[in-house]
Amino acid sequence: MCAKTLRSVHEHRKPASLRGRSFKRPTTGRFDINGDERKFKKKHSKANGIVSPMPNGKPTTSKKVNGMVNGVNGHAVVHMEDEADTSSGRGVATSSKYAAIQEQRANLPIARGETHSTIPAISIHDPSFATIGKEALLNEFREHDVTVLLGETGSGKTTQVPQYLLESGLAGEGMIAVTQPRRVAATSLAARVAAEQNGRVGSVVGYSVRFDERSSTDTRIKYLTDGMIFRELLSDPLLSKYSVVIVDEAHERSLRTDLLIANLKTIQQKRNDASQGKGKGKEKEKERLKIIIMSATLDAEKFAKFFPGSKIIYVQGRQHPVTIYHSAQGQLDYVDSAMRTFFQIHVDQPPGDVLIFLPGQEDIESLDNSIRLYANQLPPNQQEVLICTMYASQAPGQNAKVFNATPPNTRKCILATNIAETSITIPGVKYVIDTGKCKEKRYLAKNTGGGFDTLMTRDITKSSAMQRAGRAGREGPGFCFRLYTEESFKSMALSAEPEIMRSISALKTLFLIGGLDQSGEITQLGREMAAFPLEPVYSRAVLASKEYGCTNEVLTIIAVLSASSKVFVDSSEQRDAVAEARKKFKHGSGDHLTVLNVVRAYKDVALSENKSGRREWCRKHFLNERALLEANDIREQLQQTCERLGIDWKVSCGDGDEPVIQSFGQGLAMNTAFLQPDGTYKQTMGQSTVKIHPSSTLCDKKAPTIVYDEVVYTNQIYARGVSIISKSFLAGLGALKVRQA
DNA sequence: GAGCACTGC
Repeated sequence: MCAKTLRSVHEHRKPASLRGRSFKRPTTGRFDINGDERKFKKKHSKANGIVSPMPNGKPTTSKKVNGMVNGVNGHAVVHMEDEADTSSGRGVATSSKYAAIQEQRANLPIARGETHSTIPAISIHDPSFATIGKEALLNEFREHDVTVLLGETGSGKTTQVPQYLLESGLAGEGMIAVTQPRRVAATSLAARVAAEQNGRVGSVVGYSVRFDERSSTDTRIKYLTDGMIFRELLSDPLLSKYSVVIVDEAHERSLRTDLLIANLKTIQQKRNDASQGKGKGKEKEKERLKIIIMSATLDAEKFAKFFPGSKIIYVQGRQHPVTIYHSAQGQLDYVDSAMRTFFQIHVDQPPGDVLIFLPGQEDIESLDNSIRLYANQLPPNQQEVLICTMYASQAPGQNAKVFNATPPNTRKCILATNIAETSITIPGVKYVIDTGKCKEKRYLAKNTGGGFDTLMTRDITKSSAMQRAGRAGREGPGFCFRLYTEESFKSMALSAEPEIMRSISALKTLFLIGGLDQSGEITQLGREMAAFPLEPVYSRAVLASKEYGCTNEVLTIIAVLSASSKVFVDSSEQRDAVAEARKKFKHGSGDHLTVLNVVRAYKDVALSENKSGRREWCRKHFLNERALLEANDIREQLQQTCERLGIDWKVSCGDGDEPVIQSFGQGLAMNTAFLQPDGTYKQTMGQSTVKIHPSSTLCDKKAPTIVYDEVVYTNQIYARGVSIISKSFLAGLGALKVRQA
């Protein structure tokens, strides 16, 4: 019976080729899953370090990866980077605490001279590294305008290098900027470094992220998000208040980091040219700009090539050894394989939590069910299994459960998406199971039959696989089980294709909505659009709302759509209750005004209820309060932008829906479609046929003409965030269609 | 009638 139930769990999974696979229920007390297909090839059983791929494809073991074993003399491991303790930095440390912090600083690999230097364009894996210490590192910074600093997690480079530059006087009179791709990293790093400087955040060490800035005239080291430094570029194109700009996490190749690096090159040339012409000595130094690119070990030479004359320096990390196993044969059904591997660990291996990487929610739920089913049949003397799931659209409270301490005699099993790869560090993990899969959003070009975003399961990259394995070695020696062969690993791409290479399809949209003219120059409308911290299509909708007299409503809706997390929370267990709760907010015109109804209802509740009452109301209605609060912040920021541009944001259309939707139509002109006899929709500007996503309030409503926020191709091509738009509005787009042609 | 990785202003 159980086998049947399990099969049915898997039956609905894709791909279809996997259907019908069954799992034999164990007949003995011992859960023997060590069948033929489940033999792992163990690599370097006595290895002292991660098996790292060489550029030439030969795996090697790197012994020095292991900082603890090399002797940190019993000091607790201090993770100096993304997990820096935020709370410790809020106040001024006591003198004994300060002394302890300084001792920790001195013991970091970067301070102890575990750095290597090599000449540019030579592989960083070259064995002929010279070991240099802090002073030598500073000399390299002094002698080179651009330094590429490679370092593994835990090396302390992000916290220490800015302080070295400050303490040595190398930064001169100017400030040191350290850019980060994520907000939490910027704020927690500033807290940590402020504590190391025995000061408060906002004095010598500060940060700047959206909605939150802590800096003053005293501030010399500033951690900021790459988005914020772009805002600063608008008012100070040469970044003149900074003498050093450090770009951290450059290997992630985010759109903004890439653009920032490109801009920095130009800025440096301009500033260094200017400094040649005038002044001497100190004055000259003040003008010059130093750039430090910090990156994980892959991709270094690309950055070095981009900056001729730059220097590559390598810093050891502090990571415990992780033994990596590859599956002997390829696995067709990675969910099934993950389950077998989990129980193999659970039965045979010493205590320690297990982290399983899966591509998405659907697989997580499926594996959750399977493990639950079989965990109940384990003999009573076995440890309990506690399953935690973690993915972006899950309620925040549910996600937070992974941080709870594991109860006694229990093994925690965490089923997570990429969310656990970089953003979040989960304590207690000793074993990692890596399915080798992830989901990636990718723009499918028109000439290949697309013209829209796709979200597909695909193989991860080598650098992703390394990152996942590393998650097992944060607190002690760990193990990583890869559900793919070593050959598959070798054939993986080195690292993700830079975002800039797979996302930009925006030029035509900008032209269509009037942000650019025919020669590609920015228009007056485009300039106003750029003032808003929004996607251009939504900036356009705000500007249109001025004409339609509904700025108030449009700002509210856009603020919610722009929040980082979704307002509607998923719960597969309470599906009916979710549907029932959604009904209350439903607006006949579609999803945009439904969002407005949610915000209005929340505001009503906020008038009569206290904090816990509001929270309870959100929980009951399956709404994410954090998203609503963030939307409120965004709304206030948008109001300020409106005021700067002389737009009256108080103008309201009351209960009217038509003006609101038409405002969106101006921005989302590309995303309009009309009903065809077979019930699908044909795009007005594009050849594709789309369906309304089942999560939409308009699903199955057969609205004649629609406007939507986005198209995503999963199993079918779906339009999401859909509202009914008038036929006459669509007819009015005829002129745009001509422009498009 | 299906299910959605991660960021940023």
